[in-house]
Amino acid sequence: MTATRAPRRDARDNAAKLRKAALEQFLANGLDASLYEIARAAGVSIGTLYNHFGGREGLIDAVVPDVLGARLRELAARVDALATPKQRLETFVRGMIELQSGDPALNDALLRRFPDAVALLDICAVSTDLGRALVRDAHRDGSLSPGFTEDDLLSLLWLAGTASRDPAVPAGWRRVIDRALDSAWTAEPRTAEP
Amino acid sequence: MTATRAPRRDARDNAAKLRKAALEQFLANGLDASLYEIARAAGVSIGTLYNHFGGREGLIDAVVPDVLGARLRELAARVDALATPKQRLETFVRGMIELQSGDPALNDALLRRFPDAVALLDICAVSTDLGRALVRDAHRDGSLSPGFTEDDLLSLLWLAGTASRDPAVPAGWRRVIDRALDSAWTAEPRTAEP
DNA sequence: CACTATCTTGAGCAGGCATTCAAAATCAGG
DNA sequence: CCTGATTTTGAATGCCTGCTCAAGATAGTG
Repeated sequence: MTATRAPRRDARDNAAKLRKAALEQFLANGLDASLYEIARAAGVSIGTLYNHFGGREGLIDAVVPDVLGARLRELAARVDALATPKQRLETFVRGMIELQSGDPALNDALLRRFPDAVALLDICAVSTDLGRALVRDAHRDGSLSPGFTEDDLLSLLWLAGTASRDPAVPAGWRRVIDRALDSAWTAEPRTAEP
Repeated sequence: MTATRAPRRDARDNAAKLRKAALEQFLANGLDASLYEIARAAGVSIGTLYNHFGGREGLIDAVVPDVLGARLRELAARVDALATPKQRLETFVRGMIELQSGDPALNDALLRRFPDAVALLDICAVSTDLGRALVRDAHRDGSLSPGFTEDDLLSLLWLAGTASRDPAVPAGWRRVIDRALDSAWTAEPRTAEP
């Protein structure tokens, strides 16, 4: 075993300052925030940023998956607490849309811009898996029309994410998405609640 | 009256070459195509481009409104030939979506990126006016649900345009849009066809 | 305290794009 | 053909990014 020396304290501090600044900038301006700005906000030079994280993708991976993961787990918990597949799917969809439109960074993350941030992709996979499972449940239950597929869900979410990222899109896009989702439910679920 | 000298022939030729090259580049790559490339394709220097058109917006205005106007007039004619308000509105929507997704330049134009290309904005206004009128007709006819507003139509078109511009959006976005539109029709139009 | 591995620095390189303008080239009237 | 007005040229400027690396600064061990 190669006895590796402990890292210097100042280096650890700088990394921490960079993570903090990066998180703020990312949440405020999206994952394409200026690396210069992040370094400046951390009170550190741009070279140090590259030393520690190797570039934008490394910095993203070091900072965003935690936040996104937490939000997704929170949403999953809320979904899990609901009684019917329909309620669960609907809550999931609305929750995902709120995540995407509330925060440029999460939007970038969920829409897989920056595909080189691999840790982030893993987190995203969790959410798409959950969405697919909820669609299957709602199909089995009969509350969701068979014509609305798992891929349709992902398309719908992608559409919403793209719309919410672009300030030029009229706010009414939400009504259009709502209409698409509302029309996907069946009149008579197979097993009705008592 | 100030007797203005006739413009030089080579200048007119250069302007024509630039328009031709610009049209090709715009249609292929969108309205943010490189001005250098356009000048190069026209066999002319970048300075000449600025001399004639003053910059990107001038060039856009000199070239795109014709094409877009023609396509829109063609669509309007097709719409006009149809019998029912429902057929007309549906054809209009699908036609607009095809225009937007078939061509990056028309997409940029209809989504009003480059708001300084004023001649282009006028053409766009024509199409939104037509859309609004078709919605009103379909409301009067009773075939379109009153819950689907004129603004909803514009939101839907904007959503489709944004989606079709971004290669990352899954192709299934069309199904989502279809669903939103399909669910907007009423079961029983007030005046049925014989 | 001295010394070295570790870490930081920031100027510098590369690449992209828009825009300008003094000098050179060119057209066309006389 | 000459001449002057028109037009063209393209290097230069400015601004923005990402990324590198030789040189200097610093921590912490012995």
